Amino acid sequence: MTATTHAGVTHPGLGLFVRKLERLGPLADEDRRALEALPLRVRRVDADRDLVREGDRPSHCLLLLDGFACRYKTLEDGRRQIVSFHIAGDIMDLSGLLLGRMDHGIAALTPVEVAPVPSATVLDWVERHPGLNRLLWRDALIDASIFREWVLNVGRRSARERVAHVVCELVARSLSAGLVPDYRCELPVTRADLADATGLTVVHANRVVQEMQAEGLIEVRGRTLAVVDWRGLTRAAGFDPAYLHPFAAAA
Amino acid sequence: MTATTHAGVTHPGLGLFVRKLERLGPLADEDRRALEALPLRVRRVDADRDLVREGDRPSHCLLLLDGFACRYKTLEDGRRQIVSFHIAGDIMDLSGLLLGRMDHGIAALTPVEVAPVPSATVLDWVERHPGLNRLLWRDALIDASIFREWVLNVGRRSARERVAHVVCELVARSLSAGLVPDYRCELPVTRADLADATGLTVVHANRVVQEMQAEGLIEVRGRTLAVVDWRGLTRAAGFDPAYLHPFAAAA
DNA sequence: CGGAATGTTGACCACTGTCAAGAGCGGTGG
DNA sequence: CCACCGCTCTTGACAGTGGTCAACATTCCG
Repeated sequence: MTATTHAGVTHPGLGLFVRKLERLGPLADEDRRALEALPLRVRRVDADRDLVREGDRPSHCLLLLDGFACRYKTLEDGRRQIVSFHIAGDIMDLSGLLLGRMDHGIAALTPVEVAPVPSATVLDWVERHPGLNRLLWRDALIDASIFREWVLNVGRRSARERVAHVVCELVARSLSAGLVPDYRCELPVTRADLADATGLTVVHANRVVQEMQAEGLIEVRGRTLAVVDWRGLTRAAGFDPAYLHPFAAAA
Repeated sequence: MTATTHAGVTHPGLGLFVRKLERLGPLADEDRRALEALPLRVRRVDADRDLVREGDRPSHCLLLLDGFACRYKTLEDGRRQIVSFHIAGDIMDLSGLLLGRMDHGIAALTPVEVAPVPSATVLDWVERHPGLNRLLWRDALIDASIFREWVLNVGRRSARERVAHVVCELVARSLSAGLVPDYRCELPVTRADLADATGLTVVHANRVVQEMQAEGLIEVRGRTLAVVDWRGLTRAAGFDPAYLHPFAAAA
């Protein structure tokens, strides 16, 4: 099974999205109702499949209801770079919608549930709901801030710092979204994902992971990574969550 | 002289900004008037000075009227990464405005002229001018697209490709903004800037520049770089302007 | 004219990539 | 339930791109 569609009434993922926006500023009742009125058509997709392909001209954007996804870009010869991770509650391709053409692909890292949000709905949010417009602006600008941090990460940090930083970000975001109970959570990233996110090779990404495991910072569990020593990890990464903006809790 | 302020009526830089937005979609007369009504207070700043500092809580955002600027981030120990370049006609820190806190700095690469746009004005554009809102959304999303390309650039391209790519982008953007007559234009980037934009050291960035000059792709002229062989340069970079979105002319 | 910042070059080094082989794991079918 | 197959992960040996250090040449300005 690659993708099933079934009519849904409401989905906890929608609540995550609403709460995410609420963390960015006050949400009027009327605006909340507009969001909750969204008719959810849930699509399930297996891990490692594309949700959207580079070059697509999407007619809707995707709300990630459950699971993990990433955006990536590739070069002619196959070199691949993950440019961001996404967790439940994220909307993922406003850009494709307003710019017409996807300049990157989106792939599922785990089995995911996504809901397509029609173009018209997004435009309605942005043009007829100033409150939502404002919150979506903030969301998009935070997205951009994260990209900037990634440019820094990949451009100026060592392999070790990069890996640690990517892990820290994912944990901090999951935590602030309320998706996990504490820092000792599991992350569904393979070595290959880690390599593509950090601009390293799989082999070297793995060396770093082994080393950090030996030091007791993280623990490898199959396709999964768990944080063991959060403080140590943030120190190894030079992680400062300020770039995530919504007063990201961390310590 | 570090920064002078003088009341201006109108400035060609404002026209560049308006034309930039027009390239992103139709601009209603009323919206154009709203833009042109902007009371310009021009501020001149020398090369290599900060326009905005990381951590600032800006009360206005900056319209770059003339010259070149960049946004950058730094690590504790001083490692520095340029995350984008800006040319006349760009607005540069919507993010600081809507998010409250600058997660990056902005510096002048050449002597520049900037105009502070008050927070209230930007909010007016975004909340009371749906047409402008739409165009500014596109502009912000293109910004984000460029960041993604930079993550790819720094993460997966070789030193040579990176340098070439950064140069190609700057030329393509200058050209599409009508700032330069053709591809054989001058770019005001020092080796240090190039290094910080590509995640290389000054020494290695310089090696690459020398090599590309020897091959007749570019020409070094003091603090300045000029493109000699555009096609060759785009080939060396693997440059595809699709990520710049507004049907960026190139060939 | 002089001093400082920037650019240039060379020698050497190391972080990360490449290649390759083997181990572990999970899924599938007999 | 077991055997097999394919993927991902691991590890080691070796290579190379790009970093470091250091000296010297320029250019830019005051």
